[in-house]
Amino acid sequence: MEPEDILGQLNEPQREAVTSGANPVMVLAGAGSGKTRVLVHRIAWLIGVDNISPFNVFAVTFTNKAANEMRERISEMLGLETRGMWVGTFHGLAHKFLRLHCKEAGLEQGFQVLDSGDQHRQIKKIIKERRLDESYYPPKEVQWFINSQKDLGLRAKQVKEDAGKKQHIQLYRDYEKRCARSGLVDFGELLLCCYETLSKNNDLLAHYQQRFKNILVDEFQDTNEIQYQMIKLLSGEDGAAFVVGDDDQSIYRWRGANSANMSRFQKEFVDTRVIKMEQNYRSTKTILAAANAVIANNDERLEKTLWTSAEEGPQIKLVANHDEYGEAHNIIDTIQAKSKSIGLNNMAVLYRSNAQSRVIEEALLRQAIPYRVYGGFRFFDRAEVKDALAYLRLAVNQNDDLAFERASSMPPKGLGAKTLSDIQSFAQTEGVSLFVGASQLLEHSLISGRAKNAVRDFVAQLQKIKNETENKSLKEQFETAIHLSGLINFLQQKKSEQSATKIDNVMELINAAHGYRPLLDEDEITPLESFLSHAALESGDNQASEWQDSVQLMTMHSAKGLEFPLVFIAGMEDGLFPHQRSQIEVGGLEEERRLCYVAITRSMRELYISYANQRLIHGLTNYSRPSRFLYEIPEELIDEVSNQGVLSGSTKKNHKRSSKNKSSSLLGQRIHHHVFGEGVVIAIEGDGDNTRAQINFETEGTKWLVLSYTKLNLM
DNA sequence: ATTGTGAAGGTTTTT
DNA sequence: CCTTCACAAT
Repeated sequence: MEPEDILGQLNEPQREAVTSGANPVMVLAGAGSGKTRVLVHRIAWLIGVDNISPFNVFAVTFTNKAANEMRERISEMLGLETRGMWVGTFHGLAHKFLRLHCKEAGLEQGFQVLDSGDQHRQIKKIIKERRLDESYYPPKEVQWFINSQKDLGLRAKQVKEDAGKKQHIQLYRDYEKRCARSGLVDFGELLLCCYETLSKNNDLLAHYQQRFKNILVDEFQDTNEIQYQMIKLLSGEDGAAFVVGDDDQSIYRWRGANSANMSRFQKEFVDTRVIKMEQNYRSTKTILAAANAVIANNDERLEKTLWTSAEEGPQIKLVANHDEYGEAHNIIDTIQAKSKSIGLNNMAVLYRSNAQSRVIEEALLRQAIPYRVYGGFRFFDRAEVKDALAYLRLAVNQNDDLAFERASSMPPKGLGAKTLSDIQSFAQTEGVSLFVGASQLLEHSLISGRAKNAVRDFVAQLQKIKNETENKSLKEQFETAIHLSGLINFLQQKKSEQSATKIDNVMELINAAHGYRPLLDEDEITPLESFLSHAALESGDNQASEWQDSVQLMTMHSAKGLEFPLVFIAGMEDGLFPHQRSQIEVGGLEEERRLCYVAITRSMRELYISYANQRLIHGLTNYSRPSRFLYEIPEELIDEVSNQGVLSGSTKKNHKRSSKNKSSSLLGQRIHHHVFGEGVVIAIEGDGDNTRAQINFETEGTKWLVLSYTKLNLM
């Protein structure tokens, strides 16, 4: 490949980044400045011009969608020259590593990846076993605790003992033990275990440091502690990593992401070359001006000014609606009006939370407009799909306790809660898995009567599934296991409408298996193992029509890295966006503002923003004001129209605009405060009956208690 | 042992 | 609003 083929369409800073030598490089790149492009072109440069083997390239990013796109674009440029290259998400690559080195990592061959639902169930059970009160130790909170410790790279024994944390740490310890015994690995564990294995094993580390001389990281602002450490470890002494990021687009703080990693990189990697890419090639002047104005309200940003030479473009349309149905109709009307000229594929509807998609989907369905939802309800999270997968997981690894438990009760086979708990306590005292425990119980005739028959049949059934799925194609394995599980028979007998859908879903699973192709260089593990891991790591695209012209629906989070000529941002209301919860988290509002920045900058040309005066949330009517972020957009960029809704007034000259609306101001909500001794209490009026929250913190001798209370309901 | 009922509780974003 | 859970009835 000729240098000009690669550099042809690039601007100066982009070229500089693509061709830079082996020094550590940090590209500070604004939205739409060609971040991913630079990354892909750099890989092409390394391989095509510098003659580096794909074998030496390690390219990592954050979400599956971004990773897929990167992979696609690389092979578009390089064709088949990508063999041996590691491209994927942090979790995906860590998983790959652990499959290759499960022995060194102390994991069993057929270890399974735990998704967050599984993890939640597991933790819940452990809390029960400890006889702790779930209302005092909510599983969600414990789960959050464990995950954030893992994100920080801390094992239970490494967590600093803190008076309030004792029980949590104990639960973490229990959970670790349980996962180890059952061969289960959660998301955080993938990273942590990978990191530990590398740092404990010098030969292995040396090998990979030698191999991955070229490490590239996209969306670097979203790395968390353990990910940062992993990059640092892998890049070794010379630390020649190439990272790309934009601190203004850091939106995963709640998951441990720390955008300070960007400034940290400059310090800790010797002689880091910083390249700024500030020209935006994506959006019109209007869009960019709006985005810049919003993000300007955040403090502590890295120095960077985004500009464009593009045309002014149309104003941003702001639509006031009465309720969410009106909003959906309005969006669909616009979609229909524009579908001919723009094309459905080029339009995206973005929203803050997945639940918002329902109303919009219904409206699209009614008008028979094809659409595609990303994320949200996960195919692999459905109960019947998990049931079916449990049998396949057991075919791979009979010690998978979670799967054992699931399979034992579905379909019902006379093995109920009582018998299961007998097996569990036996297995626990013996320190073995449920499957082994059940087999031993049988062997030593420790159970009798009906239970004995049920357990014997079940163990035999699992053995049979294991035997009969050996050496078969993936599709046959699925057919066999599902057939032998008796799930379909059971569902057929029920003959309800729901069970018909469930059967469809299970059948769809077989189709998915049939169409499944493991990634090129994944031949080190069996296709079945690969499929099962992907089921946990990816949301599962159940919507077949990937190439059909269709409107794209997704959360603002999933939209990061994508661009569309026409973008709708729906549900622009205080409480929804910025989300209520963000208002009581320190720094929460700033993160929401970055998310808003991300959302606006997805648009290349046309942007429709809408809000509703009222909206049904969890069955209750919620009244809300237009999002405060709207008032941060210069009014001349906005054209506000009403669709039977009350206008925000953000374009009216006389309206008092809160343009200096900083994160501390809570629009219209009553705030009370009281100072006493060394403390301050601040009470904020909530606007729903479930707004109850409080935070404590200390600043230089002053204790703060901020709490929200419920407005009296006089209706 | 399984199934059905009603009450209670939890609601952001993703790997 | 939807899911999960506890308990009663089969």
